[in-house]
Amino acid sequence: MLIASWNVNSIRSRLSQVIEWLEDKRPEVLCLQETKVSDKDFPYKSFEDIGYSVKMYGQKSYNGVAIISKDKIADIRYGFTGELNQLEISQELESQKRILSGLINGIRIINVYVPNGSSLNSEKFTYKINWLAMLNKYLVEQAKRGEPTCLLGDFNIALNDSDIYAPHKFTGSIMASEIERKMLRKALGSRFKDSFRVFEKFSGHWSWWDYRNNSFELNKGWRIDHIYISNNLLNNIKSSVIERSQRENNQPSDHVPVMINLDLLENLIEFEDDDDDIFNL
DNA sequence: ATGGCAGAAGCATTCTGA
Repeated sequence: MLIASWNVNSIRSRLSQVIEWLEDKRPEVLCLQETKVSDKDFPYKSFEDIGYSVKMYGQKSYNGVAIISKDKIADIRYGFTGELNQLEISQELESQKRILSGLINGIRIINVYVPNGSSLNSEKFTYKINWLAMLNKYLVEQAKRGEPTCLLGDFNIALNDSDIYAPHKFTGSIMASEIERKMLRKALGSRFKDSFRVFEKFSGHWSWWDYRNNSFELNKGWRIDHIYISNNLLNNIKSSVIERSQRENNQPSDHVPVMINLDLLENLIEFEDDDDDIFNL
């Protein structure tokens, strides 16, 4: 089962590239971020025409996430309120469409677009921290169901220095600061593994290159698009890749797709266990 | 300290992102 994530920076601008990539790789699931379109204007027919169904949680111009799937998407949860009591979530946090989850082939897919935060002294940074605190609550609540889980998307955080082309240049700055890393690590708890780091220990692998300053040509990138798998899927993961060549497209997104291969034939029985196993790992 | 590049909205230029 191939599961992918791609910040497309406007699905309408990127539509032909995304469709072409889907037809080439045929993943079971593709999570999109920054669709930048209201639900009614989402180009859902282009996906249905090639055998995918679409669940979207969008807004006009900004943000927006969508799950594209070959198989049925069940138990869809829109925003933080899809998982948490409405009373604990501010209107402000829920107004930006950044989180969408669904159950596909028994796997809980949680698609996130973490706020960028602009700079550490800005109001947007406060928003980012509040958003990550709510993500923590969300994941604690979601874990109670014991579902095998894939948490993926644009995290706008390089969790380690090895995820930045020149970490010394960005010590303490946005997407690299300790406070952001701490918030994300707390939200992940001990329940998730960064799938890419299961296979690759070294630096030099990026998922995003700034449009400016010839960053891609100079390979000045960051790895901020992540696929985390719950520990109970560790035996099933076969690969985790970054589709770097998509940055060579004409008018590319600044992000490229990332993708894992889960072999669900192995240890299927584990999924039928009660939820104790997630606490034992 | 700022802009650099790109997209949306909407028609000149501003806002936003990372």
